[in-house]
Amino acid sequence: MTESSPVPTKTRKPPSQADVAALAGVSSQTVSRVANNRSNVDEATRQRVLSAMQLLGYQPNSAARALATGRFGMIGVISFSLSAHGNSRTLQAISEVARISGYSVNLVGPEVATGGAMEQAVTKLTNQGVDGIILIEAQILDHPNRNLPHGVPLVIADGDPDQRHPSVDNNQAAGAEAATAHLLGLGHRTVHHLAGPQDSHSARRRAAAWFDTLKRAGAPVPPVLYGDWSAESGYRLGRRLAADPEVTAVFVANDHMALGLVKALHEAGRRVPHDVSVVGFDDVAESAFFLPPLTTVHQDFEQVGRLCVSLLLEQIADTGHRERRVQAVVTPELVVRESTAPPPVPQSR
Amino acid sequence: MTESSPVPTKTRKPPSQADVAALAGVSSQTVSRVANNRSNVDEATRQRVLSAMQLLGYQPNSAARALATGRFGMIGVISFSLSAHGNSRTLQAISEVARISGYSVNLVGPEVATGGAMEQAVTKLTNQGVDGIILIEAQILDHPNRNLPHGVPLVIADGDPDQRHPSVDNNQAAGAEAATAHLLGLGHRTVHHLAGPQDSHSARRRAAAWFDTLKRAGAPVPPVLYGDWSAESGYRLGRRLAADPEVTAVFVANDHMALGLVKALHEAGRRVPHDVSVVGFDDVAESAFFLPPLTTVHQDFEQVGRLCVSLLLEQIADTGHRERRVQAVVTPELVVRESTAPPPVPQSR
DNA sequence: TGAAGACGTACCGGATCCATA
DNA sequence: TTATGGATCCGGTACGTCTTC
Repeated sequence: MTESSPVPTKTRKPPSQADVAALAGVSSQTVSRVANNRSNVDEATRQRVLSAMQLLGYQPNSAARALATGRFGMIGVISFSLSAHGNSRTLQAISEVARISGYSVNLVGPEVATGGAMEQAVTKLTNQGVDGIILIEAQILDHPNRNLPHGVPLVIADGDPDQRHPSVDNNQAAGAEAATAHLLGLGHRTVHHLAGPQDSHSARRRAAAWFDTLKRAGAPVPPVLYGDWSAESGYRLGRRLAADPEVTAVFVANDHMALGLVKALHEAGRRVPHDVSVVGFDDVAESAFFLPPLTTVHQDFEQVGRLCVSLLLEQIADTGHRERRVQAVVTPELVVRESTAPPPVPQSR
Repeated sequence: MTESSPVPTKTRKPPSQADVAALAGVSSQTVSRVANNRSNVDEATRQRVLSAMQLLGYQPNSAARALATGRFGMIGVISFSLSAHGNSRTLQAISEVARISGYSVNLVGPEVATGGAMEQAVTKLTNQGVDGIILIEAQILDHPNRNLPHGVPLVIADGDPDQRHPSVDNNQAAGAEAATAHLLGLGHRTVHHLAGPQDSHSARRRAAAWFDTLKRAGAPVPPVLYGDWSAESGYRLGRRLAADPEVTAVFVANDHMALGLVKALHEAGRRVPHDVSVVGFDDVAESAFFLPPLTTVHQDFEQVGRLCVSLLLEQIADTGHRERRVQAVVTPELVVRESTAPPPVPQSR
C-alpha cells in the first residue's frame, strides 16, 4: 500500500486482453466474451476472468475495438457557436443522453463560416471515427449548392432549411405567433419585430410567423430590424425603436436582445410595460429577474437535445433501411410576466 | 458526373490504404508515407498516390492509426455544468484551439456528482482513448481522500485545490480584492458578500479575498450568504440583504446572482447605486445592459481555454520528463459601470 | 446426436522496422 | 544514399472448429 515504486511508472503499458487471459489461464477470446457480456461463458471462468481484470486494472482499448467492429461508440456534434445560449443548453442535453446511451461526444467547434466549413467539419468527424453526427444551428446550409453527405447518419437541430435530413426543431412559428398574438390581444395596434441575424433559420421562422400573424390580424406590418442575438445589438437597434412614438409593442427574437431594447427604452424615458410592451424568446434563466421580468417564449432545449440523440441512434441502428426523413418538433410556450401590458392610449377598433 | 448508381451506395465500405495503393500501383506503405508527408517519396509517385486518394475519396481510418501509434489525436474535456457561463466559454475556446492544433475534443458532460464521479469520468475518457484531459471547474476534487490518476496528462481549469496538477486559474483573489477595494474606496463602511456555492473553489477564493480585504482595511466583516450562481438564488438571498438597512454595498460572486439581487433591492425600494452599490463577477456580455449597467470583474475565459490546451499539449509532448507542476494565472479586471456609487450618507472616518 | 462452452485463426487498417533494388 | 516493398504488430472481434457431457 504505502510502497512507492522506484521505477518511473509513467511508461508502463496498460494491460491488454492477452495479459488478462494469461493471468486467468484462458484465451484472449474468452476475455473478450466476458468483457462483452456474452452468455456462453462458464460462470466460474467468468469470475476468474473478472478478478484478473480487476487485479490488472484492465481497460479495453477503444481504438482496437473500433477497428475490429467498425463502430466507434461516438457521436459527433457540430456547433458553430457555443456562446449562443440555446446551443450550449442543447449540447449539454446531448452529452448527457449520449453518455447514458453509451456514446461519447466528439465536439467540433466554430470554424470560419465559409461555404465549405460545414462539409469540412463533417469530413473531419467522419475521419475521426463517429457513428453519427448532430448539427446544431446549421445556418450555413443555406447555400443551396452545397450538400451534406448522405452516407453518415445525421440529425439537424434547429436549422434544416429544406427537410432533406432528419431534424429536431422548436416550433418557432408557434412560439412567435403566440408572442405576437399576445401583444395584439392586449390591444396594441401592431407589433414591431427585432429579429435575429438573417442567416439564422430560427430567426427567419420567427420573423415569418410574426409577419403572418400580423397579416392575419389585419395589422400594419412595420419594417423589421435585424440584430445579431447580442444585447448590444438589441440596445443599438432599440434606440431607433425607442425614438419612434408609434412603437408600443415589440416582439424580440431572443431575450438578450430584449434586455438591450429595454435599456434603450429606459434611457429614452419610455417605461416598460407602461409605454412599450416587450416580449422575448428563449426564456433564459435570468429573464425572470430582468427589470421588469420579461414576458418571453420558453424553449425546451433539453428536449431538443434528447430528441436529437434518439433520432440519431435510431438511424445508426437502422442500417438496413434507406434513410428516413423524420422531423421532430418541440413546442415552445409563452410565459407571461411583467413586460407586457395594454398600450398606453387604448385604441378603438 | 450525372449518373446515379442503381445500387444502394449506403453499404459501400470506405476506401482503404490498400485500395489507394492498388490504384496507384504502389505498396500500401508508400501510401502511408504520402499520407504522413514523409520526405522519402519520389515526387512523381507522390502525385500518383495523391490523385488516387482524391479519386477514391480516401480518408485515413483514425481507429487504425490510433491502434498502431498509441496516439489518438483527441483530448478529453470534463465539465460538470455547461450551463455555467464561464464553463461554456472556456469550452468553446478549448475546442477552437484544439482544432487548430490538430486535436479533437471528447466532451464528457455532467454526471451525478458523487465522490467518484470525477474518477469515473477520467476512466471513461482514458478508455475511449484520449491523449490528455482538461478538467473544468473540478469542485469534486475537494474530497481529499480521492486522487486523480497521475498517469495521464491532465490540466485543471479553475479548480485545483492543492496544486497537485498543472492548472490554469483566473486570479480570483485579485478580482475579488479589486471589487471589494473599489467599494471601500467609494466610502462604504463595509462590504457584504453574496458568495457562490461552497463546493466551488472559485467561489471560495473570491470569498477569502473579500474577507482579507475587509480585514486589512479594518472594516467589520458581515456574515456571508451562499447562493448557487443562479439569478434566482441572488434574488432570494437578496431579499434578506435588502431588508437590512446596514447594507450599502454588496460584492456578488457572479453577475447572474447580482441581477437577482438588484431585482430584490428594486422591489424593496432601495435604488442601485444610490442606496446600495453592487459589484458582480464574470462580466457576462449582458451585464453592460442591466439596469443599471453592472460594475463587475471581467474574466478572460478565452485565455483560460487557450492556456489549458497549451499546457496540456506540452505535457503530452513532454513524455520524457517527469510530470511538472505548472500553474498559469489569468488576471481579471475590474470594469466600473453604473451600479456603484458612494454610500447615501457619507461616512466620516 | 446435439447443444453448450472453450479455443484458434483470420482479419480490421494503418505505422514501423528492416531488407531491398 | 534514396525510393520502395515485405513482414510483423497494435488489441481487439467474428466465425468456424473442437471438445465434453
